[in-house]
Amino acid sequence: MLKKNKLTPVEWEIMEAIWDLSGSPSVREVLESKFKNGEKAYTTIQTIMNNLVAKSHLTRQKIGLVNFYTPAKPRRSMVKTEVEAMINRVFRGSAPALASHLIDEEKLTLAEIDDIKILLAAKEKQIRESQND
Amino acid sequence: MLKKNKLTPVEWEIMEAIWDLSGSPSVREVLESKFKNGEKAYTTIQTIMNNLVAKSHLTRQKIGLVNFYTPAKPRRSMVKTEVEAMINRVFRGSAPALASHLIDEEKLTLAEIDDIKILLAAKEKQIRESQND
DNA sequence: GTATACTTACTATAGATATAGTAGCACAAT
DNA sequence: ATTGTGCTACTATATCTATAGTAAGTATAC
Repeated sequence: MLKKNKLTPVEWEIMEAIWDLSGSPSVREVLESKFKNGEKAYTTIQTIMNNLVAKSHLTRQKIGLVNFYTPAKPRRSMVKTEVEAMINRVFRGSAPALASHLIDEEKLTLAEIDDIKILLAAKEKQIRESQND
Repeated sequence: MLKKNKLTPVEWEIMEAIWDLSGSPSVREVLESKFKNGEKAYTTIQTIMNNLVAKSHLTRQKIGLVNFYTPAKPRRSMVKTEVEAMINRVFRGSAPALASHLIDEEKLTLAEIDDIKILLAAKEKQIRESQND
């Protein structure tokens, strides 16, 4: 009985494949899309996907012989959970601490900085407007 | 033989305690500082710390009877590794993608946005200056 | 209509994680 | 010197992770 609901690295890999296929793929479709060259065995993918069902990250529907798997939540929402787990674990719960780390420690180009400034300005505007309601 | 060098959640907890104590604490000192109320057994902490030695995240020096543990790397540097692992796993290697997620999805106050803008401006200046050399 | 191919469900295993117990030694206190 | 306390080293165990094999069933192709 699996109880943890955090995704492991391999599970992320599989979930990414499924999100990319953007429907309800079968084991075979996941295999073909990301592991064409036998990086993993069919049954390995199958086991991981069934574990993901057990952890409620996928739902499964059998049509004829074949199981089709649907993500329980959109990627965006799982990413949020993941980022927040990291913020809690590593930045003592502070999102700005992570932001500041990114700016200090990770390589950013001037163009990327500009992009971020635009996003920040938009966010700021949005906050101000919602406060005026 | 432990071979992975990524920190598990519990290992992070212990490392945080050690960094906070900012010297070379013993098992007892870690226990007293973060697990006063018996959340974990003495020998559990001890095992985890010895695993961290095996993974080369701590070094260990025996003085008299007692082992003292020193972080192999500063917190800042381990955080960087961790953040980059997450960027690779979840944001396909793009730091700006994480930045943009933070701005879109995590709650930021106007004051925090201002702080980030100041950091960005400083970073921008620093990049421009290093380009002029 | 039997061999082939594909799928599922179940089982297996090596390694990692989280947690802690026990044996034995050294020191301090009587 | 015996007793208790604290520390280390070693061992133990349940659970999880990553990977994959096998048995058995359905469908397909001659």
